Amino acid sequence: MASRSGPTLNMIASALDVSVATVSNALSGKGRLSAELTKRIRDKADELGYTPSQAARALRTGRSRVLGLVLPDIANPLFPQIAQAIEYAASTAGYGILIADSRGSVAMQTDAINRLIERDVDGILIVPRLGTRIVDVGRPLAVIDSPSTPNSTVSADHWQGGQLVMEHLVSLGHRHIVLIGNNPSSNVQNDRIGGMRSRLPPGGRAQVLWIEQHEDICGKGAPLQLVERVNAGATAFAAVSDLHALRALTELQNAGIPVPARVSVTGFDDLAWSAMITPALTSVRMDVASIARLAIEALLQAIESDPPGTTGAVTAETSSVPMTLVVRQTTAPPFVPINNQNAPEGEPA
Amino acid sequence: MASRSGPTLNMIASALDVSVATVSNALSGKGRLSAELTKRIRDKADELGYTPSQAARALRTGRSRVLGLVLPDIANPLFPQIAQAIEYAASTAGYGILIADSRGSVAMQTDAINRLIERDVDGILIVPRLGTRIVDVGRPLAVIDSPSTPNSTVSADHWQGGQLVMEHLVSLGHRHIVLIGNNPSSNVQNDRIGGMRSRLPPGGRAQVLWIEQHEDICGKGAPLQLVERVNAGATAFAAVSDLHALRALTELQNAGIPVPARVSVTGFDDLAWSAMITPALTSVRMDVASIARLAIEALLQAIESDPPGTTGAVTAETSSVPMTLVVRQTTAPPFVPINNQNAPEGEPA
DNA sequence: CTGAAAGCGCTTACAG
DNA sequence: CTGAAAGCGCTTACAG
Repeated sequence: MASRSGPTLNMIASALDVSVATVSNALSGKGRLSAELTKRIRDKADELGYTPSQAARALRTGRSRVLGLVLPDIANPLFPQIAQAIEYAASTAGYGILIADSRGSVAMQTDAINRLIERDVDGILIVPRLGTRIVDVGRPLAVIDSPSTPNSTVSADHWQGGQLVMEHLVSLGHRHIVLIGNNPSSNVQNDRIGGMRSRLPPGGRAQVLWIEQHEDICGKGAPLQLVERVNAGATAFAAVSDLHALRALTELQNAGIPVPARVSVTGFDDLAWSAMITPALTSVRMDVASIARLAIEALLQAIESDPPGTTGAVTAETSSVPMTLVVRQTTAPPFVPINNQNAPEGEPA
Repeated sequence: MASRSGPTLNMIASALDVSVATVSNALSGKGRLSAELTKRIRDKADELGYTPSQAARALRTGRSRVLGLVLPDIANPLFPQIAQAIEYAASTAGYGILIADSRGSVAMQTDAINRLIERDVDGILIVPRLGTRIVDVGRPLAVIDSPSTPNSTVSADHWQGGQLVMEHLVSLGHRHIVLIGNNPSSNVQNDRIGGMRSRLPPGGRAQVLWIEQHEDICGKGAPLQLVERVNAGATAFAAVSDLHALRALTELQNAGIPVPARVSVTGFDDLAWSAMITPALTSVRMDVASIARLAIEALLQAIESDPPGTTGAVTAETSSVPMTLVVRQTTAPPFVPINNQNAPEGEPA
């Protein structure tokens, strides 16, 4: 009953009058066969367009060669980048990616994980919901978040990214900077803000403006009252995300404050539209390809070292990947006494 | 070798001294067993935390209960919404979603499809790349694009969405409108533009501004020269995507043209940040949940009617789902003689 | 109403 | 160097 569409090992075997075991070995390169037979078998397999049955292989080996990817509220526009990079890294390694969305709540995150496990994934990649600590899912696990997250496996070095931003703003001459975030309990945001602060020169001011706290990253709502900040002397707005930067930018422009002539705006994550708007946003990019590759590597290692059927341990080593600054606004603050427009080295105070 | 982590039918069977066949029947409700035995078996299964082996089931039945989702260049921010809705609809129906990204080229789209087929997906959902016509992938297929796309299965009614936008602008008193798109060969964009045009009253002007054509939806590049259009009398900019609307909005603001006091800007797709910027964007939303549900339904029907192993036919019936207008800018054009601010019914010309 | 048996397609010791 | 055989966990006729 219920036969497959494609040819099977059996069909190759009988076409060549050899055993299935021999065909299997030839294709996998495991038993040592004569080079001649191996070639004949491989040619026949190609000719027939043989594809191994994942189901049979999985049943036999106890491994599905499928990984689960659990993402938090998908409203976060970073999702596509990560999903794309993970899918690429996984398929390069011969694995498929089953997605599961944990939108809404921590409970749904648990559901998502369970759904994946029921589908026999070999391991799970997760970008955890805020404040969640994923401990043991009974399967090898890789956590992608921030270096500050307990048992994180891989992440961007958000702190260092923050340093890049502040160094850049300071080199332009900015000394009074408003940092914008929306969630004081997000490790990612705190790392970015911490990094920025750590590079503020003596005498500089950097106050954090926490916009209203929403579960999802894009809080709608009351204006941020940025004009007051400008009047108070702020010359730069450094947001922890391009989303917040966009919100700040449009609000400033709407209030008639020219950007970047009067104030600069920077963000994080270099989202799809960041280069496209006017003015384009200076931003900091994570190396999603490397993060994905490292996450997959760590996960596969955990999978391959644990015998199937074992309750896999959480992978232990944490690595953090440097971020890159993408400069698109290079205007110096207008009222700081500096000599030239382009990034003076000195400290004009 | 390579046993599973969880309990098997066999373990339940021997714990209860019945046969595996009986356990299988009890759990699936297929053979008719005594209510009493059925209950005992189910309780035992729950107690042991039984999860069926997908691999074994797939091998036996010839169905993996996994669907593939192929997405075009993921730079399109609509992706998360769709992926989320599809994943939800699929998991409700007991299916998993394996993702494959066709970023870059048509060749990669083919690769993506092949990767999914090699993983034995039961069917494929695809948002095709521009200009691609997916004909036969040897597996049931559902195409999500525009009603104008040949063999589309489900899509939003982009034409009707365009009508909503134009009706709204016209009701506010706008008569000179610039339509913004970036790809004249996109069915989606053409439908939206066609719909908008179809509702332009006699005497109204609606010229299309095609911004430079990129594979990906967010073309960076030269300014759009919108100020000239404003000087020429345009009072509204209606883009085929929030992305283009954002680009227009920031460019106008940057040029010192107040939005929406002087001109209005509308988009499409109601992206995450559309409500958050200043001013918020009037937009048109697709009902992704319904689209996903219909796509999954059509696909599952095709899967269930074709015996496994058959080259599944492309599903035939096309349905299109109405879009919804989300009004966020209600300012009438300043120099059109109208009586009140809020959407006069007459035609002030 | 319940069970014995075959078989889905593969891989892996093991024997020849 | 190659093959016969067992078995992964399930489902489905079929027999009792």
